[in-house]
Amino acid sequence: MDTTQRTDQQRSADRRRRELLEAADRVVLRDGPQASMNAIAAEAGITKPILYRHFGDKGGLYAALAKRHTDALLDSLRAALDAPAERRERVESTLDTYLAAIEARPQVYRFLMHPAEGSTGADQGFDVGKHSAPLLRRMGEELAQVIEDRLDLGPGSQQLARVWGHGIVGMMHAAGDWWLGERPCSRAELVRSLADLLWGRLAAAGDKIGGPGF
Amino acid sequence: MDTTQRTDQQRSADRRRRELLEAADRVVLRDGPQASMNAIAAEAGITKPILYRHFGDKGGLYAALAKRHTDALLDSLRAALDAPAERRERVESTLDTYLAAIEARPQVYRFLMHPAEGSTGADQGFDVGKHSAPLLRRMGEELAQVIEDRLDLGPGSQQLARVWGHGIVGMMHAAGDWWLGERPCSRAELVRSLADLLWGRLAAAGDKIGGPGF
DNA sequence: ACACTCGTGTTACCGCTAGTAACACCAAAT
DNA sequence: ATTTGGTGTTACTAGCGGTAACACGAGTGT
Repeated sequence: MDTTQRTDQQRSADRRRRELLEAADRVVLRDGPQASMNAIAAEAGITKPILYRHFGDKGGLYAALAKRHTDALLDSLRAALDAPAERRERVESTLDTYLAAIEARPQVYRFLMHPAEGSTGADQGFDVGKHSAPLLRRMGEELAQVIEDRLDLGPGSQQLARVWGHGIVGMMHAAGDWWLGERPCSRAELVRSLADLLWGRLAAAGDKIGGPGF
Repeated sequence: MDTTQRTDQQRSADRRRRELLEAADRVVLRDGPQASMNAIAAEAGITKPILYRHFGDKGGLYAALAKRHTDALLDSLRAALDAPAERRERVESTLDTYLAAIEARPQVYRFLMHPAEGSTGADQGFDVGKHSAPLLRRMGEELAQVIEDRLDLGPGSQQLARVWGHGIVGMMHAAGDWWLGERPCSRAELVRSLADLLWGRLAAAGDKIGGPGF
């Protein structure tokens, strides 16, 4: 007597939830990441408390919204990484999949990675996009300059140096961030591992027996 | 008649500015990055409008605060990168300098990179630390698993795989972010450059004539 | 037919924030 | 003595996230 009842209700609730998420998606993509709950509710044609009943708080809505996009992205990355091909080809294909995704939907990307940027109104809370990004950019540009000045990279060296500068800085940043949170090893070990990566140990590594190798 | 006058005033204003920045530093390091202007003013022993007279708005204060730390960090990085030593040694030394800095003052690091995290109160504006970081972490962990499963890395392979997973994801992320903003080349070129970096072209590159080489 | 619950929706509010206008004081210059 | 300019305050606005309290409408047990 309650199973059909419950499923009915749950179905309806799920449909509502999806509708709300789609409305939120539209608003976030239009107004930028600091879209207000009021605006999202208005876009969905309802009022605030309903949003809160469905998602708890703003973080819950954000998480639900982010989960859809990240899940989709991760699925396509996994597919590229698992395709039957040689190692370097798969690495390139995976990089390309990621870059194609952020190229195709830059607003989604900015929403996921650089929350506070878009709109004109009073930004509350400190920004990341406006200040941490500049630090990474500066480091990337400076490293690019050093690479270009001192390394002989043949033709196209300037562009290559810039890509490498930003790439290496990003590697350092992400690895450092992860390491700082989990402390999985000593700093010296981390440094050695990263330098090994830059020194080509990835290319030199042999395949594990039984697998096609990364 | 006005030069000494002006310099006096300017000196006084600069001193005040430094005092305010130090107070802001204390509050931000204690309360996390969403420290309120009220709290900062209270810590400095004055009231809000004075802060606004000195820094314009919250972004201005944040920028001034961030500039001090980023300048100091960049200086030490430049020093490590310019030290007289062999290339790999300098790379390791620079990585170590960065990691030592974020290790020594993790609150500063979190302030610069992950603005919204700390406190208990109502977070306004969407977070980055709570959602974008999880995406990067997930990607890093998944890649680490793939690397560990399929590559033969010898002893310590698990740790090495995790470092590489997060490092490579960070490289991809930062390079993609920069590329998306500046569009300095085609996507295919970017992919090829990054793959070349991972394939050891950094280690294989010759020094430029006349320099000690990166 | 009546009350009783329960999900869905609303209005009206709280406490907080960033940011500002208007006023008060005090020192130096005229 | 008076006018200027900088320093400081109180008191306010507008908007945010979040919530309590109330209102309606459908199904149910008696």
